[in-house]
Amino acid sequence: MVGEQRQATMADVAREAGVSVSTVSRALRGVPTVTPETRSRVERAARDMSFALSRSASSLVTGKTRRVAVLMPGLARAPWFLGTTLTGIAGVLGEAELDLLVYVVTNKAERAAFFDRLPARHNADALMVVSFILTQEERERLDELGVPVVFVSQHAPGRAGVYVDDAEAARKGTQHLLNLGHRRIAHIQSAVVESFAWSAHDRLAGYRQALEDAGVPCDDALVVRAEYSREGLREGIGSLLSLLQMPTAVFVETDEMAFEVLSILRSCGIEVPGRMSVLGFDDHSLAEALDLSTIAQSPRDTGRIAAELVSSILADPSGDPARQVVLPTHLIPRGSTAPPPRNRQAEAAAAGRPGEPSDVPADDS
Amino acid sequence: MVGEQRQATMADVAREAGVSVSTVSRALRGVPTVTPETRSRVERAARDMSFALSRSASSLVTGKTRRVAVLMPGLARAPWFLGTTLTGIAGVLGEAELDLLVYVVTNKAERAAFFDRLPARHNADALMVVSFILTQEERERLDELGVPVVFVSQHAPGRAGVYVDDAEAARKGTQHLLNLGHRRIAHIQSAVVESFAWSAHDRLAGYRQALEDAGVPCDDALVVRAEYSREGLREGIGSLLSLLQMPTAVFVETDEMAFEVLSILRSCGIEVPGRMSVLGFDDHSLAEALDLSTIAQSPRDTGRIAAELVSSILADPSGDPARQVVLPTHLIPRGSTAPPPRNRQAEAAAAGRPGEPSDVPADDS
DNA sequence: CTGAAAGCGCTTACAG
DNA sequence: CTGAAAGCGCTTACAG
Repeated sequence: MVGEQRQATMADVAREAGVSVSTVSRALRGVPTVTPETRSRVERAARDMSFALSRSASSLVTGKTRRVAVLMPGLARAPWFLGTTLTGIAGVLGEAELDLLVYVVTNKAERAAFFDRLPARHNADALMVVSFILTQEERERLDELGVPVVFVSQHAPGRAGVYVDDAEAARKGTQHLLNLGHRRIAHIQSAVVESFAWSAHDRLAGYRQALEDAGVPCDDALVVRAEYSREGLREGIGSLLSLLQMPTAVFVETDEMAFEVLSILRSCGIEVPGRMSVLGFDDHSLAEALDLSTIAQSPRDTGRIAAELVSSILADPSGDPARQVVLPTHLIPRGSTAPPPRNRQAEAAAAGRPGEPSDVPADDS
Repeated sequence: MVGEQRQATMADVAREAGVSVSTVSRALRGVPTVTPETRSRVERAARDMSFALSRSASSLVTGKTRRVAVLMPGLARAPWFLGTTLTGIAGVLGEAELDLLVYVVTNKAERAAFFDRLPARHNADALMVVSFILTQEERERLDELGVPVVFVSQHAPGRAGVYVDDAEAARKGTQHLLNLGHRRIAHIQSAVVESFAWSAHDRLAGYRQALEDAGVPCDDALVVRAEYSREGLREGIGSLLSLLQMPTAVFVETDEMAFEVLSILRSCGIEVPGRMSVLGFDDHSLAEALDLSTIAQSPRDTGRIAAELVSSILADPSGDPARQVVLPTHLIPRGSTAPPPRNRQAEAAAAGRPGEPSDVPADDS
């Protein structure tokens, strides 16, 4: 049986120290008007009785909870990314002695419930929204919270946020592939499930931009949406491998997906980078081990800086309510990208085929 | 500017619905004595004013917070495992409408601070401790919390917990390697940093047990502690590759470490499983892609079941305070384990060398 | 510098 | 079935 003895209250400490509860409260919070002797007497009594402040009670009067809520999609979908972000957040909040309340939402029903009940209300001094594309209504609903909201790993116009420029990062990555000499460059992104979305949209835009800038026609058949699973990716790759003109490189939305792509390509005898270059996004902790070229971002820094933003907003609510921080990304070239095989390149040049081979109707006769 | 209008209180709702606050409280909590008409009038008023209950206020009187605290090491060290566990926990708590408070502790100082201040006190109705080996004092300190503590992914004698039998799992894995014909089997575990530890101890014990049962002498030179980093593992592997009698198989404490091991071995031309079999532990989401043989456990289930245990203890505190659930593990044979190369095996048999070659003193002359 | 008193927003006996 | 009142453990003006 656990010792369920009553927790000491301020009244107990006050009695022990021979002062009033007001004085205990002031002494423990470090209010400067308290005499050093009184303070130390109170502190000793508090320690002796292993007194712990009831946050419920102080919250009730101050209106502050000293808690920050974090809303995030199921970690299962991108454990490394979200887990690392969360670690960054937790470190900073811990230092600021702010508690961390986590709301994980994995499907449409949970999502609706969250925005309907708004459980964070009265329960947190700020909300951090990680990797969530919100609808207009959802965003407005969050305003009713009456607490600052900071967007993490996403850009919400006019709202405080910390994120990377996904479009620019994807553009740089695609440019790397172009610079290597690739012209048929595919893009694999995760199919959006249950109205969740990561940075798929911006990364696709950056990819398109790079091709356009280089005067390379965008072939829609080269853009594949795959389910976030091994089988989903196998299907996606299948569609690329059955094109009339196969790509020589593929830019994958995330490293975790790219790892699967590497594995699938190799399992069917397509050498990487010999026959196909693969470029990821994230610089996942395993990217080096798998020799995956990628575009690096630091979710840990993203989380850390977002949490610092939160704690600065809390400390000084008069500041700009829509501060935005854009974090850098950079290309990390490794062994999974290389120039395209010469023969294919020559062959493509010789054939001089215009794009869109998938538009050619099949002849049944 | 965010609309900072005052949040509606029960008094506001009471006025609007033309009843007393007591009635509002009862209606909203579903106390059966309330008339259906009264209830619906109150509910409508609450909805119209988008009333949200202040948990601080109700906690203060009920003594319950409707929050569960989770203590875990930095996710950075094992993001997949801890992230997946957390997802399992979050799902169940969310359904039970319990909030999830996360305390991440990444170093000795934070650890000391956590146990010194015990911030979860007065702040949560239960504590879940994930993958943490506690000292005697720390465990006793947790008893002062006065709330149920459930240990997740670890076995604490006499305490409630959900975990796998690591020793038995490791024994099975090692037996698999023995069954393939391996006799020189190495084990790589993570060096314990800052007094954190996972299941390193039990897995090592299981490995030793299997060898002993098979009558294969345990060679301490085959047990390597490596830092949890690529460079640390490279060093650890280096020590194995420079032994007089190289191992033909290696059992690695976790899949994430095993991925690095695969990569390092291949980078130095040692084929897996041709010259070296590699066995992991976890069945990480990428293990299939990397064709890694491993011992599967389900951190998601562990988290889920632990959270169910917590919510059942909260619902009925009269139950056994030390309920334990042992979850199953199973070997998943994949392409990274195979019988040892025949020549080596024969060579070793012919030489008939006793173990401990590392004990032979170097001759300086 | 310290204390007495009011009050934060709820829940819960206690009456009626 | 509903209301008035007390009280949960703090903080904060207000006196002194």
